[in-house]
Amino acid sequence: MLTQTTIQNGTSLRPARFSAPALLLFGETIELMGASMSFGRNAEVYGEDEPADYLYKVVSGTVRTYKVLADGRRQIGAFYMPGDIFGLESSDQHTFSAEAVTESKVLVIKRSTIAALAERDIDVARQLWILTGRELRRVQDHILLLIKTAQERVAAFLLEMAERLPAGDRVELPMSRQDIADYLGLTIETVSRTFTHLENTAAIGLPSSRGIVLRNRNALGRLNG
Amino acid sequence: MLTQTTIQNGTSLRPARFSAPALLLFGETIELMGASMSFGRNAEVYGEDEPADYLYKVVSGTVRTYKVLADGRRQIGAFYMPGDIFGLESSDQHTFSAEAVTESKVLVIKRSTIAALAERDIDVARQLWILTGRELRRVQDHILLLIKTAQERVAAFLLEMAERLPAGDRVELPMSRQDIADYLGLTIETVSRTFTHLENTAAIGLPSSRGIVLRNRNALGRLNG
DNA sequence: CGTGCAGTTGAGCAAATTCAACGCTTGTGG
DNA sequence: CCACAAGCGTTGAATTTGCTCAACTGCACG
Repeated sequence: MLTQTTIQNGTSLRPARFSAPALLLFGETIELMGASMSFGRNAEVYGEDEPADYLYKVVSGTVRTYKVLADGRRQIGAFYMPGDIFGLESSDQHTFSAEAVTESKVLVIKRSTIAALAERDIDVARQLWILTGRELRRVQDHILLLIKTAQERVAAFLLEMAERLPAGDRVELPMSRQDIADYLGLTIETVSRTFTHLENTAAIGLPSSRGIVLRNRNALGRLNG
Repeated sequence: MLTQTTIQNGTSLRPARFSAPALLLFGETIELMGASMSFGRNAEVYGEDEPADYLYKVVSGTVRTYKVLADGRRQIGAFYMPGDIFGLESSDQHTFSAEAVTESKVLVIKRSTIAALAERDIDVARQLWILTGRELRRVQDHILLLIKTAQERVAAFLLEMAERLPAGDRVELPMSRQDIADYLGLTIETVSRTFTHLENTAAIGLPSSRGIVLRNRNALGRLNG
């Protein structure tokens, strides 16, 4: 069903940011009991308003959650990368939809299984809570992003990605300009222009459209405000 | 320390929105064991980066949480009104500061007390989780707000307030234009102009600057997108 | 070789911000 | 009681930022 090696890779890819200790127990559970599923580019993992019966952990690839407003505008709530857990939205209905950005492998575990565990094991309950709390903080940070200028948003986005994707100063973005725009609340044109502007001011390099080199993190950080 | 009547009023003021059942147990706890505190206009309840040792429940008045960016911009994360619980940010440090918008009375309970309860009572643990999940959804909705146009944000704000503050179509806003602007990611001028525009198009009435009459909820809802 | 998709670039435009002035209310001190 | 300052809100004019619309490039794929 799932090779232990793959999973080990998946988890070991995610360092820092979420200091792991509190998660070990939970992570183990999902890895021992979870089923592995693969999703192709743009495949739907779940739709909003579907019952939230499962929890997910990204093994490889990238998943985006999003919501489409009545008039067609799309807001991306988050990108989930190897090691990240998604799908907990507390209520029994999802509020966002989830899709694979790239070919992705995901571990899936029934929520009821976790719930049953939590019933007996207070640590599992606590971890569910902690995970939700992390998600809360992430969304709060996202709000702070959305009130900034285009430059600041893009700079913050690049720094976030550089932090989450391993490998030094060369970042290979898994998502399109449209995805970035919908995450940052901008248009693709503005994102594109900002990228070129950052390149012109020597803050970044753009060897390819998805490949970004962080030349001057300080400059980016300054932009970040 | 606190009159039972006051508390009863406080809670009974909050209807709908958060359908209460799951909260009863927890709510009782905070009301039985919590200490009552009063805060004057603009008084600080807690500062960001302070240890998050307490949970709070608004009895009367309004509390805002906010964060000030390096360059002085302020983002208001939420307004908490009678019946609302705030202060749970999962981690042991607050990420936002909290201040009383108006003269406010708040019940305070030590987090460790709750934690101890949760240790023995799975229902308390579950409620902590549910509360955090609600907060998460609220913040997600806030994100959807921030990508809309000024008109849509203001319309959504008014509808939200009308829903939360009891009393039919006449809403008495507890907060200043600056607070509204910082909540919606706009300037006070834009908020003010949008208010007058909504008045001119007969969607609302403005008998006083803080007193709003919802004349046409449908129009506001349509703006909301 | 043509078609389609992703990304870039330019020109004009619209929305919201900035800067500035002004009115109204409230509170304070002469 | 009046004068005046301070805070809050509104309004106007100029400016800026990011968006819309449109054209064009490079690249992958049939």
